[in-house]
Amino acid sequence: MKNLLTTVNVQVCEKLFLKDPESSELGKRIIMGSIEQIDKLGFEGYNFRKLANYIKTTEASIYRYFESKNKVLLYLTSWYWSWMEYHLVFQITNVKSVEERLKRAISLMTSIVEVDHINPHIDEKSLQRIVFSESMKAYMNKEVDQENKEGAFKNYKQFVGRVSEIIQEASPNYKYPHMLVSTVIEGAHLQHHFAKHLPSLTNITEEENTISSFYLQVVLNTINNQSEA
Amino acid sequence: MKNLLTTVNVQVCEKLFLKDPESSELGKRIIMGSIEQIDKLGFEGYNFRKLANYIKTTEASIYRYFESKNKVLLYLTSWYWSWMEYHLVFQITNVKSVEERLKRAISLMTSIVEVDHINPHIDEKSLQRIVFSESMKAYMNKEVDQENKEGAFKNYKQFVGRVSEIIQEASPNYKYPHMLVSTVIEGAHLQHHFAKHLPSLTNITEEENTISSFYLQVVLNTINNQSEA
DNA sequence: ACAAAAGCAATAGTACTACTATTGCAAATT
DNA sequence: AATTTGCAATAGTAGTACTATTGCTTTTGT
Repeated sequence: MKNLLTTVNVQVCEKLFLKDPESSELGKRIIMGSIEQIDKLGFEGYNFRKLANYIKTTEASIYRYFESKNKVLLYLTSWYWSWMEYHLVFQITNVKSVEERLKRAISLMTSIVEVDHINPHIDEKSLQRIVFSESMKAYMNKEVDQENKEGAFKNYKQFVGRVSEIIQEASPNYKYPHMLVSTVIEGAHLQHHFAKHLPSLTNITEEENTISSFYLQVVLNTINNQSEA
Repeated sequence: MKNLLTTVNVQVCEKLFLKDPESSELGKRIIMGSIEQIDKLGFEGYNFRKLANYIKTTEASIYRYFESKNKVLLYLTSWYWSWMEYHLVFQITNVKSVEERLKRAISLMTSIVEVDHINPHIDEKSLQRIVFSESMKAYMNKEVDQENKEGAFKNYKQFVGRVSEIIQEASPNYKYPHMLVSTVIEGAHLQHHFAKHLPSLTNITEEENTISSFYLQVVLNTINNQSEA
């Protein structure tokens, strides 16, 4: 397993881009600039003209790398989930207690990330804000089936699958591990958003990590006590 | 309470429209046509030109009623939550057992609606599909604070508040009722979407009401067993 | 070493979407 | 009967997503 850690790297499906943005300077500027602009303007406010101006290139050059701005969002979210899986594997390796592994996974899914600079052109905190606020737009649309065929959600599904395995190990009879994991992930994203903009839909208190505590309690009680279904 | 039932009607904040669509034939056609078009084309594919053509009027006439297509979405979701509150009140009135009231509320939040035609120009099943798939786009954007000030989410917050009160009654010490309710609502919407398009993120089985059973179990175990937080 | 080929970004566009300014007509009011 | 008010229709503009073509630079084969 340890060997994996050094070799596993962030891998994004090739169908999401026309030319790999990791393969050139301009490509990296497109990624870095897109993260900054989407974070600042929102996905609706972000477009290739503003981006081109921002990173001092042209729209047409950007279209050499990405077919559309939607593909950029899919690329960024895939990158995020690949990076998250890397962290998950790293954090649970050599931890024998399944409860502890589960707690770490929930914490990872529900907390604000710590920055590490695996790739210097990616600001992980900005990227996480984008995933929290914009990623659902990547699959809540009429193109979802086509995008799914092209592997756009492979990394996300793989991450959900890994956490589901931990749940299955912790509670072998539990019937809905994938539903529980996707509920926690998307719920946590939403709660972070509500905490900022619609606080009456949450119960955020003074204490740190309210969201993590909440979901930790939800998961542990749900899988350990299936009598009331 | 019974008296409320006959008088409470679907009430949408006046700031969401320029002219009340209930006040004229054209207004009702705008609502009916918007529901059909958004359901069919998705919110991105929906626009006022197609709508105008569809309901045999002009774009400019539609702009007399709604400032933008975003406001139409806000209007429709507000209408939905107002209508849902009406149903909630109706279903829990005179039910003494708090467990039973909570079960009915969870069922209401997580199931496909039964059609009733309170307003003949609104197809509730289509509207629910829209709320499931598109409503999050109404608050996951940079205008959320402004829209919130204008009361765009009042009906939603009020519905969440009502269900939270039931939870508080069922479990007076539980600390996160609003988080739990918004998690269930948005989670259920997402699971319905995943069931259709990304089934590997769910565990939908042959049995009916998997989603309702799942969230019922989550809620009951979470509020009755707070030891593990 | 040098010509051919391939890959790159820049320019200049098109098609379409969201939204607005203005006008003419009809109903209501005085 | 004249004036006001409210309605929808016409004809636009600004801005967004995306494309076709060109010219320059780097790589490749002999």
